[in-house]
Order: sequence, then structure tokens, then C-alpha cells
Amino acid sequence: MASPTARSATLDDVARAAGVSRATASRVLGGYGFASPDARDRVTAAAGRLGYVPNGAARALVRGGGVRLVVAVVGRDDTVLDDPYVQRVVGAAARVGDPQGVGVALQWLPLTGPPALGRLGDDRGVCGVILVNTTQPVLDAVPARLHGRVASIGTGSPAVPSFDVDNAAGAGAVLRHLYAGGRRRIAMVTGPRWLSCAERSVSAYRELMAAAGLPERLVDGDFTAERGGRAALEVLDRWPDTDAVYAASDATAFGAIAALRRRGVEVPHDVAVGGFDDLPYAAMSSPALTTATHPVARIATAAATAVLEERSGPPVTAFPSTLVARDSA
Amino acid sequence: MASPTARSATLDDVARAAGVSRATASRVLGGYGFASPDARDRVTAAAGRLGYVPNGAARALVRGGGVRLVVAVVGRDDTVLDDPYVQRVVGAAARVGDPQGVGVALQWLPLTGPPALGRLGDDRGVCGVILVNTTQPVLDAVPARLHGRVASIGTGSPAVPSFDVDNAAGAGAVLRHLYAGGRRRIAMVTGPRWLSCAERSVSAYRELMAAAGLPERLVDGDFTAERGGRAALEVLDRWPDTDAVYAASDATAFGAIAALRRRGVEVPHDVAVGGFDDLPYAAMSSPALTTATHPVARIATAAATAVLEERSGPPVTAFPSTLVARDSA
DNA sequence: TTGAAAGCGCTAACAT
DNA sequence: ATGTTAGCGCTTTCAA
Repeated sequence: MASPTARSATLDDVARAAGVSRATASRVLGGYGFASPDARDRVTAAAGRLGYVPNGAARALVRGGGVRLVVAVVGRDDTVLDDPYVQRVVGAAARVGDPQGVGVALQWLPLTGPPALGRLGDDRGVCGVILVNTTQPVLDAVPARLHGRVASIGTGSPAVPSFDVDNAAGAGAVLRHLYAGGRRRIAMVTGPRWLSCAERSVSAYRELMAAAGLPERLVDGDFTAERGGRAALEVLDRWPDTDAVYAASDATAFGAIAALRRRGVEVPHDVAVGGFDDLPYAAMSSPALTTATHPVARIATAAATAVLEERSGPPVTAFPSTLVARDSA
Repeated sequence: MASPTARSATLDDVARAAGVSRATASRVLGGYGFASPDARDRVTAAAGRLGYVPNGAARALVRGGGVRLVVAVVGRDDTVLDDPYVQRVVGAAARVGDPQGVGVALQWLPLTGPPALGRLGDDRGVCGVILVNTTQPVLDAVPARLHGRVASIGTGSPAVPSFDVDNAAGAGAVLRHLYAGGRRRIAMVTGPRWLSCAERSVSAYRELMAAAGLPERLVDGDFTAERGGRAALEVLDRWPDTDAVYAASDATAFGAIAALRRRGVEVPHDVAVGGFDDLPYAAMSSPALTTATHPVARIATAAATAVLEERSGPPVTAFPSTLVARDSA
């Protein structure tokens, strides 16, 4: 008793309804090869009438394509997956994949790489991989099978194209803004030291301080607000006359601002604070955070698109990072 | 010239290497039916040696399963997809799906539902749907084919199980906290009025005000910070003696706080501000935001799990919302 | 306990 | 321009 809606329409159903062969229907619907206008019309009509939607799994199976895009986030443990930054990447990728019937999976990758990365290469369901916060060991462990359908948001390698923001320029812009505002005793709270793309802003800081003849005041952070708060306090303890803090991430900056204010230090009056990322909250916070953009959605969209299209683009696609001057500095 | 790594291992390869039939290998690897300990060992060993990963597409094809979980967000336009809240849902779902080889897609659904929802039902690649911010028209338009593999984060219907936070209790807790702090002229900035689950906190507000013999001071918001700022100013203009603002979302609260401070109003001294959501940034902001929890990750995880397991659970799974008292109220 | 065989829905030669 | 045919990798009766 198969009612018309008992199961969804297949290509066979469409072909039969249109009075053509499956191959013809496939050509019309897939947009390949030739078909007479007449056949084209009948197939299109039948497909519409039946509510036909191609089965992605079947298509992937025969074409060897894969049906999901994996966002693999490198980090010490799987809490990195809770990072709003990562979720922005996943959201953007999920949007790109949707029209093509590609879903996104989210996975943690240990700092050293291999075991899980290997599985990814062996898994035919995986049509591509986007690496986030990757390290050199991970980059080196990318299996050859993944070549051409893997991209990195952050540093890349000869085999892994990089989609990255110009950290140094962004950091430089914030730092120069601090300097232009008269700040001369500028401390920096860094990102995780193992993350090479985070080191670039540290270099920028060092170079600018050196060029200005200013001393370095570096404290390690890890991109979290919590650590940012503790680091700000450490800065104050070690160098009480500090008049500006450059934080390697907005979250770090938020933590620093909160800790500073609890200590009775006024931001930006006593100490100016600059961040990096331009999180959605940066504009809403009080004081609104001065920071540099990190166009995550654009970067992730570009990376996802490149991976899905399997076109081999340039080894590095750099996204500009520019100053967003608000109230905290 | 097929080197061993030219293509990834299939079940056939494993079976051959283990000296058994494909069927036996399938049983062992899938954990079904019977297999001798001997065969079991050989198959497992071969699979490990060859780095075998089952092809999800093929499996989905034969079992009619589907390979992706769609997060469908209802809203006026597709900018709702940029919402950090939505991205938290996607992130959580992507994490749940990954071990099962299920990817997540993200899609916007217009307020009125039908066209896109129908496609979702007809698409055999879709193994389940999670509705976000849904409306009654959308709920009514859920195709029968989706029954049993659809869930709503927000309001539900007889056919769509709901995974939702107890908005009223959360709102009540924040409101009572405001009252306990001595505030008597409490205004509320609402969420979008078309969103039924957002209306519940409005009801809670009304009831509490009525019970306390306090007048209502309602201004419409839309969950955004921008609108929250304008709404706070409107509150001040209409009722200058307002001493507390209850915002229907944290973003709204952030906007309100910023606008208030720009107006020279001190938070919480002059006006206390309470939110709802407990966004990651709520704890980092200054002043730290007093709000009620909205355990998005837990809710999304539960919804995704229910959809993937296709087990028919209770029609409503309520998550408690509790007060998180910080500094803004 | 195991194997043989029949597809799941689709695409892509190849033949017509 | 269209139809025939042979799989893609897997699960699952059905026999043995």
C-alpha cells in the first residue's frame, strides 16, 4: 500500500514519470551533457511535481566524493571545541556546505597529530578538512590522500594552503595606536606559545618596541579571559607603571579589563587595553574594545569553498587585519 | 600500479586480507550477528592493519539512513545564521555527529516555513533536523516524513519534541533578584514578539509586576545589542525614574549597559541591568553581567542526540535556568 | 557460523 | 539525443 508519499522520489521515479531513461533524467538534473528541450522540460516538470531531491549519499558513493567537511581543531584538549572562534568557523563552513549537501563535523586534534589525521585520510566520507590552530607536527602529518582537499586557517605548508589573517599588521596597527595615544610603557599578554601564528604578533610587538627604544614587557597568555585577567595582574605587579596592555586576543583583553578594574585601575584612563579578533562582543562591551579585525567568517568561508571546490589556489591567502578604534584605548 | 595507499581500504579489502567473505567482515565490524572468535580476530586485525574506515555514504545508502543533520534556523532573514547562539548549537551538534560520521548543515528557514522544510523531508541525505527559534506556522509545516527525526530548540508540537529552557523560571529568578535588591521601577526590553518562547519571559515579567503591584514598563527589542541600546534610551525617556532594566537576552543587556553609560547613568548604581543567556562574554564583561543560564550546549547536545538516535523521548525536555548573580544587578 | 547474491540511488562510459 | 550497462561500498536476507 505504497501511498505516493510513503517514500521520497528517486531518480527512477522521475525518469518513469517523464517517460525517459534514468540516464537522461540524470543528465538533465545534473546539468551535464545533452538533452532535447522537450526531454528537459518533462524531466524538470516531473522532478518538481514529485518533490525530487537528489540523494547525496548515492551521488557521493558513485563519484567517490565524500559527504562531510571536517573542521579539525588542534589543541591541548577537546575544550578547544567550545571556543566561540571555532564555532564561528563551523557555522560559516556549515553554511557553505549546505547548498551542496555537505555537512560539517567538528573534531579535536591533539598537538602531535597523527592518529586521528590518518583516519581522516582513510575515511571516504570525508570530502575535505579544515585545520584550525595547526602546528608544524600536525601539518607534517597530513596524509597524502588529503592533498588538494585540505586547508588551514592559520599557518600552512607546501601541501596545505593557508587562509590566514595578517596578524603582524593587525598587531602593529593596535600597537601604533597605543603609541600614538601617548602610551610608552606597553605590555603584551601573548597567545599560547606553541601556536606559530600567534607568535607573529609577539614578533611584531618586539620589533615595534625595539624600534621605539621601549623595553619589552611580555607575559604568557593562552587566549582565555581567565588567563588574561591573571596576566594583567602579573603585569601590574612586575611593572607597576605600565600604561597600556596589548592582549593577543579579545577574550584576553576582556579578562584583563575586568581584572584591572577590580584592582581600581581605570580603563582606558590609567591603562589602555587593546585586543585582537574583533569578537561580536567587542563592540558591545563597556568600554567598547579597541582591537583589530579577524574576519573569521570570511576566512572560514574562503577555506571551506577552496576545499569543496578542490581547486588548487595560491599557497597563502592573506586577509587584512585593520584597526578598529573604540574606547578602551 | 596501485600502491597500497593509492585508495583507501574497503570492506572487500579487509575481507580478502582476513580470508573471509564480505558478509562476515561486515558482521564483525558492524557488531551484528554471529562470528567465530577466530574470524572476529582476523577481521579486526586486518581492518586495523589496513586503516579501514567504513564508508558512511555507502552505509547510509543501503540503510536509507542519511548523512547529515540540518540545523534550521527560523527568522526574518538569513542574518540569523550569524548569531553566536546559533553557532553554539551548530558546534555542539557537529560534535555529537562526528563519531557517527554525521555532518551538520546550517540553513535559514523563513518565518512561514513550507518550501524549504518540504525539501528537507524529501532529501534522503538528511538524517534529522533541529529547528531553532521556531514558530507555529513552521511547526505546522513539518512534513510527516520528518516525524521521529526532528526536534525543536524552543517550542515544540505533538509531532516535534521540544528541548527548551525554562524561560519563565529564569526570567523570574532575575526579576526577583532585582526586586530583592530594592528595585521597584523595573522595565523590560523584550525579544522579538513573534517568537513564542521569548514571550514566556514577558509573561513572567507581567505576572511578577502585577503580583508586586508594580506598573509595567515594556519596550520591544529583538535580542540584538543595537536594539537593546536604543530600547534602554527609550525606557529612560519614557520613565526617567527607572531603576532597573531586565533584558530578554544578554546581547540586549550589553547594548543597554553601553547606552546607559554613555548617557552618564551608572550600572548598577543608578540602574541595575539583568540579562538572559549567560553568554561566554557575560562573565568577562565589566561590570560582569547578572543573568540567567541558558545551557545552549547541553540543550543542543540533547536535541542532536535524540534526533540521531531516533528514539521517541518525552514531548518536552526542560532545562533549568538559574540565576547567575554577578555585578550588573 | 559463514558465503553468495541482491540491491540501496546514482553517475558515467559506451553503444545506439 | 537517448538508452543500456556496469558498478561505487555496504548491509542483509537466504542458503548452505
